[in-house]
Amino acid sequence: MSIAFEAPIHPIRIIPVVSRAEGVPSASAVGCSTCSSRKLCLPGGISEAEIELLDRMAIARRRVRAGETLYRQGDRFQYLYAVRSGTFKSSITLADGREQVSGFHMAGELMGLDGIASGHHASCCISLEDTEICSIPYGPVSTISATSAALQTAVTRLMSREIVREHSLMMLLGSMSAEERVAAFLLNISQRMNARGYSPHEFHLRMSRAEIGSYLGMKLETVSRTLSAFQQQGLLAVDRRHIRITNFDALERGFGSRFQ
Amino acid sequence: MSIAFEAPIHPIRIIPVVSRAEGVPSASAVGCSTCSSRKLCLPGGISEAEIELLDRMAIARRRVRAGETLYRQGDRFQYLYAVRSGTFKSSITLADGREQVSGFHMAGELMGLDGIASGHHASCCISLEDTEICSIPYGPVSTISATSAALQTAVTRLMSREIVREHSLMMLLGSMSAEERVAAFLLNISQRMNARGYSPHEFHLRMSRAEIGSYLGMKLETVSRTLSAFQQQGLLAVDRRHIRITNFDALERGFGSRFQ
DNA sequence: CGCTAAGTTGAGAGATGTCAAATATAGTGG
DNA sequence: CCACTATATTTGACATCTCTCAACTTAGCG
Repeated sequence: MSIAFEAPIHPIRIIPVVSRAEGVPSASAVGCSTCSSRKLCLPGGISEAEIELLDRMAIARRRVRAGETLYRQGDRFQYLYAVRSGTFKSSITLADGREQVSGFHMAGELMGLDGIASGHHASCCISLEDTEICSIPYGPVSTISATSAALQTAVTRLMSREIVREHSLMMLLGSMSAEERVAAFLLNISQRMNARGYSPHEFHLRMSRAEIGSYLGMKLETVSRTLSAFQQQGLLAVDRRHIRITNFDALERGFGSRFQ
Repeated sequence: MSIAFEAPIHPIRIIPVVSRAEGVPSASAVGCSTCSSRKLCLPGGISEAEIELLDRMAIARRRVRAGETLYRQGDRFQYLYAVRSGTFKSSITLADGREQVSGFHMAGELMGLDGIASGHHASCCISLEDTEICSIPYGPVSTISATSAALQTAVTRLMSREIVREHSLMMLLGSMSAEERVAAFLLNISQRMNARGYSPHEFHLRMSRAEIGSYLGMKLETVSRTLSAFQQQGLLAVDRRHIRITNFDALERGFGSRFQ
């Protein structure tokens, strides 16, 4: 890893990064056992009894405002973060300033796993709207999971899932056309909205065309053109960031069942 | 993940896949404590005392012939595999048959981590030459790491490192030009050869142009052209798969310090 | 009501892909 | 040992896709 940690950060968001969001508990402690994202999050697949182990850790819930930075590339790794509500993006910046979005994160998803390897975060994480997160101190997680097989399994499985997710993205970036990428992206968002109880047919994107493009390895103009083309083909109704999938089957048949 | 597990596999290698290499111990049990790849592999950073825990597991060493398949996409996940000698490639295949190489693996590197999430391998792994591997039964690993914090840390760290590695590859696929990709690839191989005690300036590639191209998200012709261009610029001496880096600094200055 | 940023659209440029041919290499069988 | 075949690699010419640059529209905000 010779990606420079001191690389200049070029936030795409308008909102100026006023203050770094510290991982320090500043809000009330929370109970995983009563959390609505429980099934999607770290406690997924863990028994009620074992979830109490998590409840006893100093997991803090905190609001993060739109555009705020949760952690930067190179920051010391201390916390894992779980999204309670809202959307985040994580990105990597090269020495020359080029930035690439490496993921978007929704409720229940864990962020910061890439920091475990070296003790420093390998990516940067910024909220795309007003959000709520849980800061999970990693020290206790690794200590407790030494005695709780279930918790250990949960962490390991989440990491493995992250590896698989990145495989899919590599596939997308390495061998798919612009149309396929955009379709795969929309179907992926749709599926994740669905998993969270929202409509899979109609949703509001939290990210700009530039951020989508960065994630998909293409320019914002190409994203825009592709969305317009899909609309003309009757697959979508696009109104700025509001997307309605009008022909789900066609979108899937044409480009789907290939990613995630 | 709707990547079809039953997808037809299109091996690039000449050598017909005679028999599936089973993860079952068929060779002598090995001691991690005496292994020369120890520092790079799973035991890395673990104390001598703890390595004995690994030695007590039924880790089997076995030869794998060139072109043999270690596991396929969709196979049940039972073993992690460590490369003892030689080179492997792993790849993902889409429903329509498109294949993308997702990694090359050298001595000491762990393969199969993507199978933990679902209990089935999410990629396919094939040896590029006659090799030796260690099959590490995953059940015991997870059992023992419930009591050994050091082993648990080692596994977790290796997984996190894999996530970071894939981040780099995403960056490469998403925002780098063909020349940058090839340079980054060569520098990465060079660095890994160096870490294994080989010359970082001169090495033999075990993979075809097509496999390199698949890994880097470009066509084999483009790989070939790029190598020729580098040779003309005096950066490399290329003789088929034998590479000599004649101007390391220029290669790094021009394209390096950007990847891994 | 003007300002700013996001998004759309068009025209032309450039990078990489496609197709095809030539060369080189390794393995095979006579 | 040698011709033969299959494969890998290189190189050229051309096509195509995505990018670049630019103008314009729309929405949100003070």
